[in-house]
Amino acid sequence: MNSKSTYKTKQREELIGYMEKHRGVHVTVQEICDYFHRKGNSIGMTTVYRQLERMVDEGLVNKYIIDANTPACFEYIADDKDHEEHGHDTCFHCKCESCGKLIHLHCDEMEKIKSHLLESHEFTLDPKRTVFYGLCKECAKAV
Amino acid sequence: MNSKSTYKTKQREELIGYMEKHRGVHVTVQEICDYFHRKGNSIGMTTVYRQLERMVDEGLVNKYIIDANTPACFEYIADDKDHEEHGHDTCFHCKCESCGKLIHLHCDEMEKIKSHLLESHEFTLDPKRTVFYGLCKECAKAV
DNA sequence: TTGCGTGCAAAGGTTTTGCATGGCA
DNA sequence: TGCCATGCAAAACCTTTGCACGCAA
Repeated sequence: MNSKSTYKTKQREELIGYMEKHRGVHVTVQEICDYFHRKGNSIGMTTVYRQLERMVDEGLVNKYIIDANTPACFEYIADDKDHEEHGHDTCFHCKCESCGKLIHLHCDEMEKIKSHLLESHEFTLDPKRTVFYGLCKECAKAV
Repeated sequence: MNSKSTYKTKQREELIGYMEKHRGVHVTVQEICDYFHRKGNSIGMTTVYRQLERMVDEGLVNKYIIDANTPACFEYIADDKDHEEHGHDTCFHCKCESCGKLIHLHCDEMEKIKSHLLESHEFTLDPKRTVFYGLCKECAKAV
């Protein structure tokens, strides 16, 4: 999206490498830092936050905001075959109100919802920011 | 929903009164506390959080989570004429990420989404607690 | 009297900022 | 060299928890 001029630093390169390798997976800043710490070449959490924010602006990465005390998760989406085939709008999240579990789903239905909202309600849906609340399979049974 | 036995305390009564009076408006915990502080009868922030959480469980109030560093906002929904006329599963909200406007919608599509999530993903959607994020008509034009 | 509600203070969690240092171009 | 990136520490922010006290039933 925005074309901020950026340097190619070691951290940025490794971060992009990590995100590419974890395509389709939702990772948190903490998980990223832990990984590089175990590998021996640590990256500061601040840097990860700032680089990911930049990548979101650049359209390389999606950010999912869950909750106040739940870490946001990030997903690499650039040059994604699934995303290209179906568009970027097939991914969405369901959060269980009971057990707190977050469920990641890919489904073409989300595109239908988006189309419907646009055509019938003139609202441009941003699926990556939208979380469906309800009950997961297990908790629904328990009730 | 849940039938937690609760006491009728002064704080709870006043809080419910405040929420009823602000039907259709989205208020934050801070705003509520400030209001009562100005009025002279302060209510602790902790109490407001806990009572609102309870009201959400009871289905009296909706909670909207916006962002990590943005306070959640709450809305009174009990005995809502709109909700009664259309049933509880056709009502949903869209929030504009740009101007912050909240749009109330009634549409049978929400019931289809609910059915789809249940049948295809075994997730029991709670439409009352779900907010669609995106861009309203005006802000979409501006971009 | 019993047990839940209240509210202060403190902690818990994520995210951002200040600032000195380091590295890219 | 000039400027941006880095990363530590600390702050900022919302929210939750511990605990003693108070109040409803």
